[in-house]
Amino acid sequence: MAERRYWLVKSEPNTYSFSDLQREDDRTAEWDGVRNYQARNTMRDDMKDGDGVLFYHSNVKPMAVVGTATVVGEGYPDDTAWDPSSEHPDPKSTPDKPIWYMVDIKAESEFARPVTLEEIKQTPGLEKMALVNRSRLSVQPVRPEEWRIIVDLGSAPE
DNA sequence: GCCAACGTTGGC
DNA sequence: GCCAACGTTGGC
Repeated sequence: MAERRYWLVKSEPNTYSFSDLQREDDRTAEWDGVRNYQARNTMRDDMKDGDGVLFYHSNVKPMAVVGTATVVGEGYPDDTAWDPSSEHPDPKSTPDKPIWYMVDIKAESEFARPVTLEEIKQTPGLEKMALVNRSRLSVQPVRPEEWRIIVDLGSAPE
């Protein structure tokens, strides 16, 4: 059994929120529609069954990590790419030669309180996070110690 | 709503 | 293969 790794995914809650994920059948959804190569590589190659995922709400107040999720299975082709009616169609991607990949994620637990971007920026040990430095990457790695700090903050009543 | 940062596209 | 133009993300 490989060592458990950790990730962070971003979503605009107006489009898809952590509550939406919690309401899914089996609290699980396909993380589709990602059209960035680095994020694609992460989902295709690196995310493994059972890995931990921080769920971040972008573009809203408060911008914050709001809960945790778990990777279910491994990366597989994003079939919304060749669906012309999907949100992010890409005619260059086909079932024979898929370009884009996705994973399934399952809602784990909602934080007792959101861990805001502002707080993350101020917390020692989190200054190297991609969330702070590479703000546009929508699927990104999280170091084990960063995971621990954020989950602790989210669990604490304050 | 603005706009800086940054990833992608396409002409050369 | 460079790089200017373009489009998108996402914090403010």
